[in-house]
Amino acid sequence: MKKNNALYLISRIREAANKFIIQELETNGLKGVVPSHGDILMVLYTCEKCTMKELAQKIHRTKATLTVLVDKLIALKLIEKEKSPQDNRVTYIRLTPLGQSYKGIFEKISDELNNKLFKGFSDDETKNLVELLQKTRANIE
Amino acid sequence: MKKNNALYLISRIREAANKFIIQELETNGLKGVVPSHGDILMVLYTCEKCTMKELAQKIHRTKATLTVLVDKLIALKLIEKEKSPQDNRVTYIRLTPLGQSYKGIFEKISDELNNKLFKGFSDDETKNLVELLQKTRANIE
DNA sequence: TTATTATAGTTCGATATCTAACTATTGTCA
DNA sequence: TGACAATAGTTAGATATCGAACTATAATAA
Repeated sequence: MKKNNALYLISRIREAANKFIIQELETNGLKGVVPSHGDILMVLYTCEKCTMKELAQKIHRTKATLTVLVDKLIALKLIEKEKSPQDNRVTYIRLTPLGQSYKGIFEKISDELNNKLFKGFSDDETKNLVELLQKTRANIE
Repeated sequence: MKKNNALYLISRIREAANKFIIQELETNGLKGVVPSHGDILMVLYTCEKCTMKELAQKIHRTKATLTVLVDKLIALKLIEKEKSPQDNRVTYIRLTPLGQSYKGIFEKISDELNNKLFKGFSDDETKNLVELLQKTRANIE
């Protein structure tokens, strides 16, 4: 019973987490950067070079949305575009040196957020939560 | 370890759930209605009459956002506004008969969603999940 | 080789969402 | 009572987001 509470809690947690991220980014000099921008940069911190299509899939946004997000990150000089020489339809996205320089900050914010979210959780509890969420996700996706 | 996975899963679940709700609403003749609109109506199914301020708090949106959402539901003839006679600043929102008539559909969609999300969950698992999510929420909000 | 189909990315129009500024009304206190 | 503060709601401007339509390029098939 009270299953419906779980989804409500999920929504509240996600919104609070997003708020935390936005706040921390601003504190670290990245005003106007939202979690989706962070997602893009986090992908590029492990990927080096990525097409628009791949990026869109990895951050779970449409290509149309990604175009807007990428434009903003370019305006902030954090990433740049590069045409593929092999296939003129393809655009690669990569970090600028400035974008690279923020790697530590993004990792720090990510760590802080997770420490905050799961403060006081035993290893078992964390494991349990992840398993239950995986099961839930498999049911709905 | 892998704590960061939990928040990722939370985001995925929430988005899939929203997609499910939008899809089901459309199937039931409510095209263009999004979860936030559903939240408003669900509040009104238990509340009868509600000020803009109360509604905004209950659905966790700002008053500015609520104004837009309410305008749309009025355009769909699902709710209506009424000035408070006691306090001219206050606006009450209430369901129209048409809005009332959708009560069963919203409850059905909510039930279906929860059944789908937690299909195969034992009572213990559900309880466990809710408790862990409550603990997470308390940490971040 | 040419016509058709598929793919990558952008643009357009719509909408939910926010913050900040605003209007209008009510409450308070000196 | 009259000025100032508080409160309810809207408006304005910005942005993330989406689906649909579009452009340009590549691949395939006849």
